[in-house]
Amino acid sequence: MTKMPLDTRTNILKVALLLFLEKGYKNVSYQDLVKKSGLSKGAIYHYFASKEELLVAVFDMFSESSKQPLAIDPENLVKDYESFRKLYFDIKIGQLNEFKTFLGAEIVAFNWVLFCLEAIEANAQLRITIGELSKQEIKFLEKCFLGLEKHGSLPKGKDPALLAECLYYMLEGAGLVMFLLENKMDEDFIKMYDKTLTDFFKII
Amino acid sequence: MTKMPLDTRTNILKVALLLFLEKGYKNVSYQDLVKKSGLSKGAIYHYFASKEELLVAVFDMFSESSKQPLAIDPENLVKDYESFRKLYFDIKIGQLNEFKTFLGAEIVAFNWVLFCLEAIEANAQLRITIGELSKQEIKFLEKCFLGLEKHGSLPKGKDPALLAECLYYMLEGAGLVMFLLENKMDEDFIKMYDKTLTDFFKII
Amino acid sequence: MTKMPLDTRTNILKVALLLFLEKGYKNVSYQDLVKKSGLSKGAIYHYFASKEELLVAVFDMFSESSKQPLAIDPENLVKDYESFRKLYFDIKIGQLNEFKTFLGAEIVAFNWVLFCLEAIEANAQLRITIGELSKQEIKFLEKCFLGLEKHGSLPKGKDPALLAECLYYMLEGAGLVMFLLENKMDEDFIKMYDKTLTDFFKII
Amino acid sequence: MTKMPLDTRTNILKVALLLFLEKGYKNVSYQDLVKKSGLSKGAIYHYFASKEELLVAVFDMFSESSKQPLAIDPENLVKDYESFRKLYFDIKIGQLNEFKTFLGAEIVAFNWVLFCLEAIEANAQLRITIGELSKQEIKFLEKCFLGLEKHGSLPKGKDPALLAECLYYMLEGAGLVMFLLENKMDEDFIKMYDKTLTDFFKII
DNA sequence: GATGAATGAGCATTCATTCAT
DNA sequence: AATGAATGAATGCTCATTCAT
Repeated sequence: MTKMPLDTRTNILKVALLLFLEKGYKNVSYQDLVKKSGLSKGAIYHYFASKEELLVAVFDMFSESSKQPLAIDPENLVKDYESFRKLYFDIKIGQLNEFKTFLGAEIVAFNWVLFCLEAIEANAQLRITIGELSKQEIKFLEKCFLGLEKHGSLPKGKDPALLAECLYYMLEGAGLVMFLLENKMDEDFIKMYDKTLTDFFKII
Repeated sequence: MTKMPLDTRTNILKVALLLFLEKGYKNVSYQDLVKKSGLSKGAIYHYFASKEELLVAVFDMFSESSKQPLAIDPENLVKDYESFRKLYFDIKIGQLNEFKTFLGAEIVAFNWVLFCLEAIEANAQLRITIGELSKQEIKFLEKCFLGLEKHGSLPKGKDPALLAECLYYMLEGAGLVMFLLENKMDEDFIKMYDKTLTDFFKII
Repeated sequence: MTKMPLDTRTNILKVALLLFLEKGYKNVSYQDLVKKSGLSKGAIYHYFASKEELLVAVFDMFSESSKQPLAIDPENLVKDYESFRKLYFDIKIGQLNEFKTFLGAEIVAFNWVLFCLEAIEANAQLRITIGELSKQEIKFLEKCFLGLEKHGSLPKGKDPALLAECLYYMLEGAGLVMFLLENKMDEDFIKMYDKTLTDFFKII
Repeated sequence: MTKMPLDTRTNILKVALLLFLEKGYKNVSYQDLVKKSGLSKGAIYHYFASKEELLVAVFDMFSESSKQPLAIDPENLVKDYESFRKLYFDIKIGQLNEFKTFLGAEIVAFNWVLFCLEAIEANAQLRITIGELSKQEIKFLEKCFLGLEKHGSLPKGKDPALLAECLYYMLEGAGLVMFLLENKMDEDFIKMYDKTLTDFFKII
């Protein structure tokens, strides 16, 4: 509470993102935002004309912050399964830490799927943003598989694009199921990603 | 059972399931239930002491109805990839049609994930039910892979249990992404399942 | 407060009418309605889905209650200016008393014009209701002038219909100006109506 | 006065008057004023300590600007009904045009009665200002009737003062009813004034 | 079994106003 | 003179739940 407010708008966005990920969009009330941000209702409305507008701004911010870590070129870094796994692990850990540092707070829960579902319900345009995040992730995985191929670590006849897509779905599915069954979060997700990747290499 | 309106309790359950799948648990109000069921608020409360209790009952009913179609033994039916694919396709189509017949109504949307997320938020116990549905589905897929193995259609060294788990995650992930990006439903899902299965065979 | 609630719906309508006439439509909040009716917000919403719907119902009730007193036939009762004046006076007094009895409460203010202006702003259809009240009043006045004509109390060449319209406007105008300048009410209005009528007879 | 943007205070007053006449006093928010004036909230508060103070200033300005056109002496100009009618028509048209020029904008609606009712509700003192406008208008009409009398165009025994008052009420009443039933504005009002005047001559 | 009247907490949003800069 | 960040009370409305009948 002794922190400098720095930038009120950003402060609101961070608080909103944390709460949205914790409880979903609809379950977050202005009362929650007020309590957690230390601001008044009116102040929040001063920056965002409605809850929906706040949602879109939060989504844009999240989307923007997700782009950077994947900007590196994995094609030369990935030589075999192990280097693939390590790179992916490092990037996910890096993303998570950067995210935590940025938000300046512990993430209580990472209910990303609920957040997305409610978000597109509130504003259908957000499908596009979500789609871009999706494509970007798949593209990254494809480059990894291309790296494997270049270094002769990929069995003949496997299509890197298809592998990337399948792996992406598997990761998403594993994450969803884990969330549904155990409410794990943060590092658990990273571990799960790691395990899923390992499993994937076993089956292909 | 031959009474008209059949059975009030069941009627409420069906209406609730339809609405929950369409809009999610939280978005369904008693007003919605009243309008769609033709009953009064009091009547619904007569059978279910709270919205949460109704949710649990709906979940139980859904879970029960999902068990039957998977009771058959696929180990002998699945001989190769093609027969695997066909069996899975037929079963999913069968499930869908049975479901529609049971509910006696068109399914407007099948927002299963949102429903599940909100359900476990309202009642953590439901994780168990969801987990059982999950396990059952994976078990079924494993038997299919065992069938493949028995008929020599599985490459040496692949673990049927792992394959089943991976395929299950992939199917779940593909379904989730499709829902997020395109809001497809019903038959679209079946088609997606089919395509995912085909892709899976290509990568293993 | 020891009164029987009798009919909750009617109770709400009466309270709403009283408040609307006192403060105008927009200035009446649900908090006001709750306080004055002794009911809860939810109860009011149980009968009227929105403030606008309540407004329309209030208007309909008022319109209906205004029709009766003018149903008598003035053509034979009005013989000269004096009988005209007396009849009009009696009818207005009667309307007022009936109104007070019906509402079962003192009328704090009779801000009819503000109420009407805000009403048509909220629901343009109400113009029609207001128009009917207007026409009815003019029709009544016309019959009075026809009575005068029949009894030879009207100067040759004067059109009863035109006289009725002019007198109606004069009465409305005088009422409006009185309200704007003095905030008089109830009996003051009656007296003003009487004076305006007398003046009218002087100028024609 | 030659500065651009002329005079901030006057600019605020004009914008406020336009909005008050369009939507009524209560329906105009500071947001509206900010948007239409191009100024900030703080700037408006710099000149007017509250919304009520702004209202009073607007009223004073309006009252002042309404005095000029009636300053001419109609006693010699009005000789018969036709010259009366023409003079009144010309003056009203002149007032309207002057008003438009002064405000430098199209008048979207002229909800004068709503504005007055809300104004006296907010500040009872304004009754006096409104009363003066009223008296002034009646005085002007009386002078017209005196002109008629001087030129022998008035039937014997008619009191010019009473005629003026009655005509004023009729004009106000006709205007109010027209606004309630049809939401006419601007030129429509002028036409209505003309017709009402003509009718008045028919009945006296 | 079943109705629907009634409750009151909670929701997103609007608004006039204050004040540091 | 002018900005716009911040406040907090108030508004219309929704909702799950209770209960007398």
